[in-house]
Amino acid sequence: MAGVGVAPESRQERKERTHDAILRSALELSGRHGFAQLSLRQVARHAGVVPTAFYRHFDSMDQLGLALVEQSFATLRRMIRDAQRDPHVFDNIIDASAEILVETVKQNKADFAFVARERVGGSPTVRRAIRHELDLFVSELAVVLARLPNIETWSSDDVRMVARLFVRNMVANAEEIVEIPDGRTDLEDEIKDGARRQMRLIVIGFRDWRS
Amino acid sequence: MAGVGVAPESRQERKERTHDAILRSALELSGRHGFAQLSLRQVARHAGVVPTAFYRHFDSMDQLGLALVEQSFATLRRMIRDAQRDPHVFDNIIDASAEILVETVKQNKADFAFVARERVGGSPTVRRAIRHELDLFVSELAVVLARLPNIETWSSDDVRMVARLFVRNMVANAEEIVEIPDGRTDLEDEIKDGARRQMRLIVIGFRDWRS
DNA sequence: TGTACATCAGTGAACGCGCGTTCACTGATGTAC
DNA sequence: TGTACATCAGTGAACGCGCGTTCACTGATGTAC
Repeated sequence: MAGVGVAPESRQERKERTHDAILRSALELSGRHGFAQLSLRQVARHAGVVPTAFYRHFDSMDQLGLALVEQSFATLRRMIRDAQRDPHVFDNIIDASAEILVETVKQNKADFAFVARERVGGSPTVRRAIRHELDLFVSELAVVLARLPNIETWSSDDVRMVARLFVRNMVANAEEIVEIPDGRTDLEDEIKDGARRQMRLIVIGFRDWRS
Repeated sequence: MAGVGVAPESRQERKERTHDAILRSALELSGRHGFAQLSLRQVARHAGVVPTAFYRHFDSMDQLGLALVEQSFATLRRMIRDAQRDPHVFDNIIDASAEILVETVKQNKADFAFVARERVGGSPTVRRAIRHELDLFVSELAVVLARLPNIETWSSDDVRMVARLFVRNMVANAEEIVEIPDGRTDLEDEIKDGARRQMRLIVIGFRDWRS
């Protein structure tokens, strides 16, 4: 049997595998006590590599943090993109949004936990990167909102204000979903319902808004 | 001159002075990189005391963290109490609330920064204490809201939902005020105005809300 | 008021530990001929 | 295909450092008589 089924592995493939292992280890371990409390040695150990090998992949823990920010927001953007393709979204944008939010966060808890935590608790570098990404999100949502019936006539300042309100509230809801122990679908439904009602309340205000 | 103007100091007074110095040091230092990254030795050094003396006042950094949670929320409650006494509040509850929020946060940046950061980034113990305090806040606000004209008829679930929406948004605004560099009153006014408009938008929804 | 003893906030030396980073290295993979 | 050399991801020993915690201590304050 010797040699049967042995996958050949190029140097580059091996390097990528370690690189991924470091990213995955950092994401998993940061869920326990926060990325800022995580040591280079802990990450290396969990990735199955000696501490010094870490430097072949990242200059510092801060650089690793930035890579995780990028990865987590890629997940978030995929969520938004998929949501826009979902046919249910046209039927009832609010119910569908709440549903998608809860499902996506559930399936990518580690990513969302990382963003929620390091947004305020991380190193200045990581924190700034997350704020920047969230600002981009607000801008993108503002563009979408600006086309809605009641909102067409609003000032761009007002549109941005309401986009910020939505994004903030979604971040807060995501934080809560992340904290839910596995299997407590009752709590998930509660948050989903809360998110739905909060969105509806805000949307009701659209019709009669005057700046 | 010997002996002139020398304040006599009892053992208890001295102990209290050190106790306060430890609390103040921890609050100030946690503003730089977060309480969770703060070491017992750093706090002791800044308080002008040897590391072992720390144990005369707190069992662990976690206990010190809980003391800071308590202190910070005492500040927050004082803010609410003062706000309710302010005559302007009756004229225009929203404008007054926004004004009071910005002013109080400005004057107690360290406390608010601590709560904002450790709410998600702190040790499980500290995090749980902060969540609990914020939940109490939501409950208190719900009682106040339940008496407002349009809201009297709402289900208690709906009242709690909107209270949560307000508190979350205020926390998010407080986080942003904390980040403002000193002297940038233009940014303060921006946030104040944003907070005002967000509250107004939500309030508009009250009239036509149906659960 | 004076004396003798108790209390206890703060001291200082010592400990073992995990940390980030340096350095010279190894040995499998890749390349040139 | 075979050989000789280059590359480079990962190794392992070593370093100095700050950490939390222990322990026996000191000396000013407090108390009993």
